[in-house]
Amino acid sequence: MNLRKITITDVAKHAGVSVTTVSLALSGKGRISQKTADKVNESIEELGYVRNQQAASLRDNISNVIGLIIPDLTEPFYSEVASGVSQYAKTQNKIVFLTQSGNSREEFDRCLDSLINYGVDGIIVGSGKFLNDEIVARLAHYQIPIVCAARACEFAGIDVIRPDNTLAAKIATEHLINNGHHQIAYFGGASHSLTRAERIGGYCSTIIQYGLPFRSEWIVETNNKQQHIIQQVSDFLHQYPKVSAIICHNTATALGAYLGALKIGSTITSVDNYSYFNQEIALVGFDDIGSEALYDIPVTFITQPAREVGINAMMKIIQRISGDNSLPQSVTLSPGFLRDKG
DNA sequence: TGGATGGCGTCGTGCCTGAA
DNA sequence: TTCAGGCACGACGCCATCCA
Repeated sequence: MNLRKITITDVAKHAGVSVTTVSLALSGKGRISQKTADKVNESIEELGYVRNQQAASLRDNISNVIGLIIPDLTEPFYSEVASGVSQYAKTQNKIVFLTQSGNSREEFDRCLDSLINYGVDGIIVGSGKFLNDEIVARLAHYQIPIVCAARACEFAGIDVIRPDNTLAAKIATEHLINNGHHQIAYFGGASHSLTRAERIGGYCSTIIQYGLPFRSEWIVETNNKQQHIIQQVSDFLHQYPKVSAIICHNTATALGAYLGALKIGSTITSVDNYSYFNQEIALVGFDDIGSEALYDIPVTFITQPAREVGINAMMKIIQRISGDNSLPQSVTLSPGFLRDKG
């Protein structure tokens, strides 16, 4: 059995025309009579010809493949970003080459090398952690544009699309204040996290703006281990019983805070139904899950525009590939809306 | 060993051919 | 003479092969 791939030459021979005529018929750009075009199409159908994308890439010097480096696909924020990237890529007939870098520089470099070697048209990175001038210069050498689609990014040498963490924290804090909360704590995240720093900035500025007392010990760093968060929250509420609301850095913290508050006998209430006299705690979290997994927990969530970050990053990279040489931009996307799950 | 060459598949451009 | 239809050729990047 002959398994040789059908090429444009085979189609041309079968149709009794030249390779160029087949090419013109395929693109619809040339001066081809309907009769000739029909003849070519019949041969294509009969032989089962499929355009060789690799050869077309070779000819056009465009692969139509966009590289995506995500730190961790199991993190809901990044899987949503990837989904947004993929969603917009589909509308532009682009393919996404997804790689996962973890938290290691070596792995990030390996992903970058793979994408460069593969000949992608552009690269979207889900974290600005490992970006530097050297990498940008290297990609510029290969004429591969790069866009950062991350929660936060300190590096300013490239286009950055990210959620407005400060505004999200401001909305969360204001929502609590407007519902009668005056003793608000912030829980979660690691001290080196830029996302956390931005959110804490929004939280602090809003507290000060409303003339409420600010206490640095009410900003608590946690890891993502449930038992650890539960213990921290229960200890904290023991120590500061007047705290009526907690802003939670992520969904894991919200869940831990919920269980921690229950542990010391507090009642968890939705923000709107808060009553100071019932030892109730209101919880507001930044939702990076976007699912209904925690629907039973009375936590108000601020939704993160992760998918929009992905879509906008893809739009930007396509602009860059098309030759947009304007200065790098930092685009912050507003958080979605307050979503009561209680 | 290293440089030159050809082949892979596709497609745009320039040019030739033939009909009206 | 004009114009539609079709053809030959070159270029793209990489790799294998050949030859000095």
